[in-house]
Amino acid sequence: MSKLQPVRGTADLLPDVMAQHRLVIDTARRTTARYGFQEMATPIFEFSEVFSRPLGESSDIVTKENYSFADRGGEMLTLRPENTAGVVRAMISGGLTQSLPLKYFYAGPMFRYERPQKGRMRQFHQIGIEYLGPTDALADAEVISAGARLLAELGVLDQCVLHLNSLGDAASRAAYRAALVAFLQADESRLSDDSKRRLAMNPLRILDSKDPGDRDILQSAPQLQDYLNAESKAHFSALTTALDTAGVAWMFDPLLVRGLDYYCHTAFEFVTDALGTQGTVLGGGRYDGLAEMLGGPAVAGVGWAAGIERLAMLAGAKTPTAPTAPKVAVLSTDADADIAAFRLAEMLRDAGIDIDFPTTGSIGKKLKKAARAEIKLAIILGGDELVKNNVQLRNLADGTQSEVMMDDLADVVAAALLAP
RNA sequence: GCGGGUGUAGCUCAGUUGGUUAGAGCGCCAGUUUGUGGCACUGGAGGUCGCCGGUUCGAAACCGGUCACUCGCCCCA
Repeated sequence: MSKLQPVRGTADLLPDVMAQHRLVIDTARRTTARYGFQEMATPIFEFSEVFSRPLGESSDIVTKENYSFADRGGEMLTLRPENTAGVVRAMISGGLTQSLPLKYFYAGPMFRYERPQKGRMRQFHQIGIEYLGPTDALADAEVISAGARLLAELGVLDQCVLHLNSLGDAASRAAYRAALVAFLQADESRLSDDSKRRLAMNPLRILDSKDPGDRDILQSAPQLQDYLNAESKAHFSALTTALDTAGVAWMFDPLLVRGLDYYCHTAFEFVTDALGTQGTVLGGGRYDGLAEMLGGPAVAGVGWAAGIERLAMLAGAKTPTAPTAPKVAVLSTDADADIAAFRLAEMLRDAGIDIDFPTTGSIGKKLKKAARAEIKLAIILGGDELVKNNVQLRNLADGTQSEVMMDDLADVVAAALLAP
């Protein structure tokens, strides 16, 4: 902490960037509400076990990736690395399993203790939805459609490809996993060092290894879809039929996997190549096993999450952010008029008009700054105007100026703002 | 946790084989204009050259360490 700087992997959201985030969040709230998802929030930290229990063997995540600490009472807490576990925990602790199905939308900061890189901060922000209760493939279809609709609303859907895969149910996955491990063990010596480790820890992850040698071996590896039982095949085909009906374009991606045991059936990601290595813009899937792993009843669930920073980078480039700064400024010409100008600014704000009221500099400086801030109308008030009970109303776009009586001012300004 | 690249003014960057007061553009402040903006001109403020140590008569420059940023790997719930 030698210099005063933000904690590694965190960043300030100044108004320019904040406006982009607002756009993403507001669009997502509106779009998911069209599907009946309602906004809720969970705490940004939980007992560590909420996040560690569902993870099983993937020790890297717990020890390396979680932002965990002990509080003063000695409780181990973790800043939420994602929101699904928290939402499911809220469902269990709140007894909400009595009111299924639940459709939730959330937005907020998440934390992972990782080496920062493009689009991966230690504090980042996500939006997401969770659909709790239904096991039907049509629920998956609604969730995916809501994601596609959000991307379309943001104007970025055409830069994304929907990758879709089925992991099958627990029995199908166990059978495939055994077959894959057997196949890879035969060639273990040729695997990359990373994949040798994955073979013991999380073999499905080898499927999306970036190592060329691994990819070569995988050419003849057993295929996940060949191990799906009838029920799993039916779920997937019902989903793809629904997506086709809704006009949601998708691409079958047999290498798209989820390593954790509570995942099943649907896995999907909207991927772009416009953001470097971190190409997933919005991703999710079905997690029917999660609630039980957290110690609750067996409640199915399906959902997705999306990084606000990544969406803002994509959408911000093409969607001009709505300027929220005032378009009208009240400028006093000298100190004697300041208090009257302040009162005038308040009166106009009472009338519902956004007012900028600069307090420093000469009238020339105030006008200069107002012009630079893209103020449309300057209301100039000085000794002469106080005597005559009027103001100078100057249009900074065309340089025209007129006298307006104080009593008419609010109406005149409101009308002028409506003009183009 | 591992590897590559980069750290000079608020921002974008120059800075010669190591040489004395470290520069530019933009931005900021002020003046030309004591009640009227954009342009122009003039002036000004602002830098422990990321930090610590070493080599040297002399370091922004060379060496080591460290911190930060950045790109990638691991991981990605």
